[in-house]
Amino acid sequence: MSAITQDGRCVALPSLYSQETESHRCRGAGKNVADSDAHESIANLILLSLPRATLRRLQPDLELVSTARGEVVDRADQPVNYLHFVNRGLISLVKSMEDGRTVEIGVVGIEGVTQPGTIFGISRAPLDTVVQVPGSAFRIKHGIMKDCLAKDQELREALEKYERFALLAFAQTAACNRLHHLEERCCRWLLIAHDNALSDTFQLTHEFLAMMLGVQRSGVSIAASRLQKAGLIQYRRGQVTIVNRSGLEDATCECYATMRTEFRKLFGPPKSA
Amino acid sequence: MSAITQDGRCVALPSLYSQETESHRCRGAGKNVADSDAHESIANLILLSLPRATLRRLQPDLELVSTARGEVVDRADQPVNYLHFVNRGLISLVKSMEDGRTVEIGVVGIEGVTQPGTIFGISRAPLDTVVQVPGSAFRIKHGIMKDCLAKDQELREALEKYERFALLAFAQTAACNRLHHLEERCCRWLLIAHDNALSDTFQLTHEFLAMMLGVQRSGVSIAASRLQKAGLIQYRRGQVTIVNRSGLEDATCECYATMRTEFRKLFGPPKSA
DNA sequence: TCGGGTCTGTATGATTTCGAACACTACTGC
DNA sequence: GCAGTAGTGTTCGAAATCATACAGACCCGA
Repeated sequence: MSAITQDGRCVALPSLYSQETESHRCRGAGKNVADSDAHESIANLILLSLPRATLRRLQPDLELVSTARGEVVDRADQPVNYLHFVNRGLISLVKSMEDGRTVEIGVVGIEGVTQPGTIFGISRAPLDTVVQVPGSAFRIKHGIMKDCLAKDQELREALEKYERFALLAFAQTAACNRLHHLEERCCRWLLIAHDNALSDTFQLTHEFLAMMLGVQRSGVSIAASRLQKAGLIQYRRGQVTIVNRSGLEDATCECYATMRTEFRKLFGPPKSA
Repeated sequence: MSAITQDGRCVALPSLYSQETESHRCRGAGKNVADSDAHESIANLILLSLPRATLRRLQPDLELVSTARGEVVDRADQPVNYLHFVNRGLISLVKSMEDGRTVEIGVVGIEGVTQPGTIFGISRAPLDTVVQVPGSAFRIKHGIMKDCLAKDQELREALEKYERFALLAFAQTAACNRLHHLEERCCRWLLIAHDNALSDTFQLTHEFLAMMLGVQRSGVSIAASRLQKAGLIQYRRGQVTIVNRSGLEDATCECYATMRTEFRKLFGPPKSA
């Protein structure tokens, strides 16, 4: 599976979404695929999976926007104006408690779209939806998307399949957050972020990561510095670089691999290599 | 909101699903509403919420079954044969990890139905689905349900609304399991079980509860014995009795109240008292 | 260049939960 | 009545994480 750029280039996709068994390709640190792309090519896997005709119908209504770290895309219980097909970066679904502590329930990466459920049922966001790793997304008005869906069986099926994956990932994350150690969970999160950042370096602070994992910031700092000492990552002031991806995969819990397996089961082996 | 029995009696519903602000009605310990009911009346809130015509159409295909503790209703990744409208008792959606440890992701009580998502999308169970508190359920063949849904907008909307609630509850549970203390979580679980058992006494072992909360059995024993000493519950060999419901509500975390609020927002205040 | 804010490193004791073990008790089936 | 199993009470040291604090490092804008 790979992303096809507008000019026909073929970009290898990162591990969670790729079919290679051992994919430890590290992209040049700091290189940011789309930094200078005015017309960013489509990397979102839902959009890429659609038949050409379907995609063409959607395209006039898709608007490329860049997403900034911390940006609140949707707020829990508020109406959803746009759906975001993530093209690069990571968007988190976050539950906030009364005392202000937070936990990430799930993420939307380049495999997905925000608020798929609002298309079928109630059109209010169930959770806070926040940009974790900045990047870009194709957004589409909620109402337009709803109309498109009514007319297009393929699109509907793609969303249903994605919802299925999202639910499985939520469950895995919930269990992981309960049962696994902080350091393992840090690794899991970094791997997923890496998969979606389309770059080995991306913005991320300990503070943010702590909020996602539902732990104290100081705990993340300790875990992160251990990972750094082990040569797996490098970071400085809100910027992480994945140095040794396969090392991270060894250091994480089963959950990352399980999600990858589920992803493949659902989205299947590609037609060919 | 209340359940209407076949002979017209009106049964007050327990707290999560009721509209009363402070509902500490404790039903006689040990009395089990339906123990001797051959034709158990409908208590499931989805079924009760349907228009009479819709319900009548469904009824020939609804089969009342009793659910035994530990019974596996559906297994993760296996095809779903029946949907279960829970009528009494509690069914858990459980994630099992490789080492055998488990965490409950969500529950289906009398407000819900198992596997609603399989009606819209992929028809395999996402999670292990296990009876936690024995009771009864109206089951319907998956295929028949799918057909009914295609023809019936009201039914579809009822399921979509329930799915929304389920997702919110999953998120709350996930966050709670990460952030709140074992004893508080025990209370939350007992309250929800109480709401669905339709009796103050129900079957439950420490072992089961530990698996649901993703903790050690000994931890549950300690918490449970504290709750017993505080006069909130009583138990003996796999059987719990809720003694002081309002005490439990005081001892639990915010999560129970939040779920109740969400439930009311979605299913609204009743037409009248 | 000088604040001021943000981010990280680290320390501390307190608390919670783990992990494992063992004894005891109540129920079940024979 | 007895053996076997299931369920509970309890212990204990170990480990993880909390909660809080503070200092230093880096970055930005005035």
